[in-house]
Amino acid sequence: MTPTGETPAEPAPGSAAARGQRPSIRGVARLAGVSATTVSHTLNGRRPVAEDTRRRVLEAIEQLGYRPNALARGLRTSRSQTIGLAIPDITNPFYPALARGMQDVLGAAGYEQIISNTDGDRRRERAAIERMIARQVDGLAFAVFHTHAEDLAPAIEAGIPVVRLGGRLAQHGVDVVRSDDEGAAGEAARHLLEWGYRRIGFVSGPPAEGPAAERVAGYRAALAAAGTPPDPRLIVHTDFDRAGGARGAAALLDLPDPPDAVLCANDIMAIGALDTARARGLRVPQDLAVMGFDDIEAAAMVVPGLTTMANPAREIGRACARRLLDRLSGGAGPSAEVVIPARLVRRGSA
Amino acid sequence: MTPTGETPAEPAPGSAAARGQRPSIRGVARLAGVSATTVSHTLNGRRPVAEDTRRRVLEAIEQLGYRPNALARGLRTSRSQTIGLAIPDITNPFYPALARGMQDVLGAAGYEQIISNTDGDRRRERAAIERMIARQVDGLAFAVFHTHAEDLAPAIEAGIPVVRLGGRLAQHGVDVVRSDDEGAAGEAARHLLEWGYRRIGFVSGPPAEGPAAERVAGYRAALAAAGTPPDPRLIVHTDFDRAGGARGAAALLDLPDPPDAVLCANDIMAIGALDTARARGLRVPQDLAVMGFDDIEAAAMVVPGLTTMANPAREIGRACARRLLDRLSGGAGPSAEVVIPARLVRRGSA
DNA sequence: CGATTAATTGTGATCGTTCACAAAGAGGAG
DNA sequence: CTCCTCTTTGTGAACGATCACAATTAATCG
Repeated sequence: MTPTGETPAEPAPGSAAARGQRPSIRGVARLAGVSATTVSHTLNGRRPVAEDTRRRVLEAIEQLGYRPNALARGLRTSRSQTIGLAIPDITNPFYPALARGMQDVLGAAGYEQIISNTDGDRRRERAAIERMIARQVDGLAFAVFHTHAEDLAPAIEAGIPVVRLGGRLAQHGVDVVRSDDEGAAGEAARHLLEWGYRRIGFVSGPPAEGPAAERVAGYRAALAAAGTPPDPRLIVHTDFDRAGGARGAAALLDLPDPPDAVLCANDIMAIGALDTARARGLRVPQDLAVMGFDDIEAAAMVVPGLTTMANPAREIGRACARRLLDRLSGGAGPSAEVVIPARLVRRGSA
Repeated sequence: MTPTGETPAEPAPGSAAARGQRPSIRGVARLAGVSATTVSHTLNGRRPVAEDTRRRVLEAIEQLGYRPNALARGLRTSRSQTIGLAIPDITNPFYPALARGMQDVLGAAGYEQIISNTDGDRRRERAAIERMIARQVDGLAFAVFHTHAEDLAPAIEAGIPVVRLGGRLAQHGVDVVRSDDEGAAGEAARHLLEWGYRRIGFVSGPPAEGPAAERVAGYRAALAAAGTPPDPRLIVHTDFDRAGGARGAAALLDLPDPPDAVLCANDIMAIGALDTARARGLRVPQDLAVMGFDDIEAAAMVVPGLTTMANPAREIGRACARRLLDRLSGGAGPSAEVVIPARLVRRGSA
């Protein structure tokens, strides 16, 4: 294309680019013999440009290796094309899936994503929000358990659309996207009942924390709907980890009339429950069915494979991004709650 | 602090902030009765400010809820305080750990991180680099297998420090940070020899792909160093997944003189090898030892727990970030290669 | 042929910072 | 009292884009 036959991306020797200076829109304008305005409009098509001019401009851009400066553009338009995501820890596999879901949608719309890890520390959460506001993010997704509503106030006052991930809709001006934990627990319980299990226990974490409470509620509701009389001894509270799951399952099995199936508040705990079953020589799923929540990677790896309710993290991310984009384009109505259903993943343990 | 006793974060009614306009540095200057320059310098301390003035300025900032506009600052200084990270897929658990390691270091230095998923697609890799340049990232970390060196050229020409993750040092002006796959494989092999295993097989992926080749080399070297005669039949090539691991292990066990230990190129494959052992009624680790690489979450969950060489993703991220910061502050010398050692994680399978 | 319209492009201010200069005032020395 | 130094602050021009206006030209019409 260029006279010398070099690759188009290569800047002409002696050009601004070759000297390490990035070419600006004015440089392009000069080379193409037009004004900066025209270059701008050729690029973002806000007003018609004559075919002939457009060609000259594009050639100049190519020749100089020009790339519009997103910072300058953002300053002028007060749109950074950036979305902030504040999460406890990207290392927790739920969040990468969430982030990816958001990017699936945001990337197509030309947005980039800034991720901040807060480790669930309130001070760091507030600092993250401050930093994001300073960076003029166009939208903010906030995923935390321990957040206080007023911490989001600065963002709202700054006119930034905010979506909260998880929890109930509680705050004016903040949308919520969450998984249907209650429904998922119900589906899990129904699945066990369908397969003939009659006495179903639930191993939960510390009372009233996070989505676990919803899951307990869904479990209760499903049993009630099936006409099974509720038995409070079938719900035990332990820690949200593998050892906790093992202890919880053991406690249930020690009952005078032990359950033939246990639902655990998450997969890690369910794997703990499998440990207990193995230790006691119980065959899974014949003697005891075990189900978890989330469908972590390990759920497919253990033997037998863990039947579980997949946490639709990626879907949540997509919905969250869509919601933000809607708000940004103005048409989204009052704050709303979007609930994403979970999906049953059948493996060997039930 | 404020006369009316309201919380300091609350903007005064009628102020710019209350009207939805974010206050600018000039607004602060006006309220404090100084020039914008003085406000700027109180904030970033590039020149001394009288104690009295500083107080007035800080009060004005508090009162207006002023936050410096990072876009404007970046435009003026041509520093965005942003680092780009291009990876195949954040959903692969290696990368979140890497990203987190980078943030551990970058966050403290006031940098934010932009993550781009390329899915290993070359077009998307190039597009990601373009976008990052347009955003004026101050540094770029690039983690891909199939990347061609010339794809990084635009970033280098733009004067952006680039660190490549994995691979060998091959390109002028690009640092490399990688895990010591060869050394890790050697350590794994030595560990098995120490525990009395004598005939060690290796289940690798397709020949000459990624870090697996290094791992094979390290395994070979360790055996040679121990005086064990090399046996090409002990190295099999299959796919990088669970089924591949299972097939590879089966192939080795079908040898006339089967190995008493197998090393797999990653944990997923090792879990496949465990499948094979279970299917054949072999006890692990008595009849057959199994080791993997990476220490994925599932490695701790399977039974028996998988002994493995932890892939120091977070450490790699930290080193990568440190390297970038060094380059940004000017003092980093010629391109270099940083090698991070792996760590042996002992569990039940060896 | 002058006037009106449509198509195309340009001018200059502006977004919110920072930075190179320079100025103003206070205090001390000669 | 003048000159110099030191401390403290201000002025005005950038950075690179966009946008409200306005200007220029060619084409069309009565």
